Amino acid sequence: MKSNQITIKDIARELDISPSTVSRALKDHPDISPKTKKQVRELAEKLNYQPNSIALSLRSSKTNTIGVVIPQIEHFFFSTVISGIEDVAYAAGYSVIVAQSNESYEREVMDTQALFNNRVDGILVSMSRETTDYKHLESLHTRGIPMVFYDRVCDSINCSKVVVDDFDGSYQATKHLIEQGYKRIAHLAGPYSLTMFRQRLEGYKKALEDHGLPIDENLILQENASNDETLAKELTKELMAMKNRPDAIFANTDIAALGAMITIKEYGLKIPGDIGIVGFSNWRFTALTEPTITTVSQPGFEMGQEAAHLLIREIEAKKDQVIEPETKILKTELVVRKSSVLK
Amino acid sequence: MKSNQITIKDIARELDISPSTVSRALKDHPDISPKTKKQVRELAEKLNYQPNSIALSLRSSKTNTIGVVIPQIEHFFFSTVISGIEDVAYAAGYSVIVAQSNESYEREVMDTQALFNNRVDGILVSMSRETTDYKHLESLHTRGIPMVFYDRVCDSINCSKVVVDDFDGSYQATKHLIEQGYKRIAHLAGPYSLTMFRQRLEGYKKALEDHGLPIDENLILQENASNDETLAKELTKELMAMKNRPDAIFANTDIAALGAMITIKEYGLKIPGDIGIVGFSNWRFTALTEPTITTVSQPGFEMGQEAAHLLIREIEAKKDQVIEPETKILKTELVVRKSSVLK
DNA sequence: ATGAAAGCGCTAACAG
DNA sequence: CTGTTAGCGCTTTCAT
Repeated sequence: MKSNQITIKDIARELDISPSTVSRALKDHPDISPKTKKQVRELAEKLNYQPNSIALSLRSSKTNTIGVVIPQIEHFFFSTVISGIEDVAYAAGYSVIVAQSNESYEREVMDTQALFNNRVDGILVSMSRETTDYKHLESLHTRGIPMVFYDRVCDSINCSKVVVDDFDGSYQATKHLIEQGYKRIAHLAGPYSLTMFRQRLEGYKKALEDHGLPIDENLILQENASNDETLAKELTKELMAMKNRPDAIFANTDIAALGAMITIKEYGLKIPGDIGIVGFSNWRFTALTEPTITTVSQPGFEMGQEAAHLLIREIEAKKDQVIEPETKILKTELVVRKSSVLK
Repeated sequence: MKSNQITIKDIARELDISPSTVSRALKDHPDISPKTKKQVRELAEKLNYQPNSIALSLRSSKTNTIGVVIPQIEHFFFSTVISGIEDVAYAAGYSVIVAQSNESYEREVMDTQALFNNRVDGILVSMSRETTDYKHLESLHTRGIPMVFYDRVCDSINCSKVVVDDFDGSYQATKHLIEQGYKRIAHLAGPYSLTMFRQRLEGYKKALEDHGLPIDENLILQENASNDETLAKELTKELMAMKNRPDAIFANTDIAALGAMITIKEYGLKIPGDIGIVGFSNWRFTALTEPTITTVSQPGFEMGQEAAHLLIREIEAKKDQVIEPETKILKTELVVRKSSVLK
């Protein structure tokens, strides 16, 4: 098929020297005479010789490819992460293979396996919302595949991780609501199987505590494994139907924030004012014209860069060298629009 | 490094047969005795043998990988396309390598070259906004690399393409504005080097014509190669500053629509009503609470699926078989929110 | 029904 | 300084 590709042999034949000499000349090996080097380089240039990366991979058992398992590409945050990964990987000479789990555990297992079979040099993982069993990841890690988690990390595996400071972000967001005068703040939680969601709950609780507000477990609703607008709307309705209804909502995802916002407007309530909303997310909410929602913005691009960097560092470490797992914690940014500061 | 991976040789040694027999047994070759097959399969299973895909690639000069050149992953539309590509590719046993041009011509050239060097079996391309020279793509196509364009296609290369019916979408959107009573509709155009933007302009003009409205070239502003909010805002200001200012805006991108919307609100004008806006885009505008903008929604996921399908069909065609290039035209959907229908 | 050998493209030890 | 040889893991004639 692509048999028309120039190989080292072609150059050797043309110049009537051996393939090894060509190979050496091309890598500027000191043994080769300047004259030969020049000839080889010029011919290679002329024929537009491109080394066959597959042959290289087979020999070196290195593919210069990193695999990325991502829950949902369409999510603005995650696409931003990919962008960051690409940025660093590309600069370091690596290709990026993307596998999307679509928040499905089963799919995640298949993806990691497929990436491994594709002989990626290392793997970047953010777990699906469904994942509670870590065998598929543990087995890869045990086999020595360089692995770095980002955002949705697995606590029980001892490798490098890049996370957002969820506790702090959640604390700041809650504090912001309190400072705006809200007193009964509901929390639309995510699945507790993911550390980040537990930490956000903790940050929320701590902020209430520090400001002398009670923690009302009735105001803490979980949206479980799913992440859909409909559910968020239902939960919001539940909250609005309470006798002593909340005056603010802390949403753990953009979808949840959106669902809450829509529902509350249907009740004819004003945001902010009647109800305050903080959304832990970072899609384009921040750019909206009606910036009723304060957003905890997550540094996706930096997260991708950092994760790729840690992974490549590990991949390229000498065999005998021990790399200490490292956990990077990135700060969030609270994006407050002027119009949302009032009550 | 990964020398602990089981190979065919290991199985052969263990069973005291030759590697070729193992290979054949694994592929259920009719020559091999049932007994041997059983032994081999069981041992392979037990040792968790996984064929080395690189060795396979080297032999077959097929990588089962497709390369995707995409302008901007973060853009909702494009991330949706990737999702569609992944969906089909994965099901057909292909991996997906993503390269992001970031709307840069230079980067696009490097990306296509890098993908080619990575020996992808085929390539899916959507051109950057900057691209006006097609040599890098033509050369790949000439060399016989299966190639399919999606969304931002290159007219001068004769291969399969998947596009949105931009003319029709634009026509419908403009018609919609006209039917709402708007009469002076501005057009924020994209770079005419990309066919889609030219077609959208045509659709817009045709709709005006069909409804007996004049085409005012002063109302057609181009935002050139860039796609930033600031520029869109400036152009909108220009429009608003006109003595005989437009009463509606047709924006070619989400960013442009957003910029226009913000600017117009700054002027204290109501949308819709004072000014109507139609955005040719499909990010989450459609989900907003204040759905002032009518959106021409593009079928990203289907586009990805379709493109991947066409490409894989071509990749897997027999060497002698001639595949006729095919162009798929997907329909857009006009998403009209109730509140935007009034004037 | 099975094995031996060659080769995909490249590199690196080992000879000169 | 350069060539010969072997081998990465796999498949596939060609023998037997």
